Amino acid sequence: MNTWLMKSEPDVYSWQDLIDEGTGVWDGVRNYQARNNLQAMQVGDKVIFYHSNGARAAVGVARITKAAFPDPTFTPEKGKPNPWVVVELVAEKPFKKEIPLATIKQHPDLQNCALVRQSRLSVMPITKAEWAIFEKLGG
DNA sequence: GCCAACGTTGGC
DNA sequence: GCCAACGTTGGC
Repeated sequence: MNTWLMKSEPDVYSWQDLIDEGTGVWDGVRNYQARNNLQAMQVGDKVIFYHSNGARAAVGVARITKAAFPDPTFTPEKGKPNPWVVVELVAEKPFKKEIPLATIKQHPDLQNCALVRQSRLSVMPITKAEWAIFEKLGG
């Protein structure tokens, strides 16, 4: 089981949207590094759901229910393969306390976290040690 | 609204 | 293959 963190603009697709939908499809990723991370995900992997922009906080934990398959929202040019993929996931549990970005940035053991180091990446791996810290901070 | 970081594109 | 120009993301 691997652990990940995914970012979404809450105005576009929020934690609440995922809860309302039941099963969410994580589409629209157009960055190769993020795509590679999506492709590495397996059913049962855990994902921290993070709100970017105005909210800027980790809000809950989701679980992958379907591994990567081609992104239906992207139409490749004729004869070319579709390079982009999506995964499916469900909300598992909200954090009791949202974890603001400021808290994450200030935690000494999260300085190497991809969220801090590579702020533009939208899908990133999280180490087991980092995961445990998020769980603790989230209550 | 501004700006830094960084990915992509296109000219050479 | 290099690099300038440009676009996008996301924090502040």
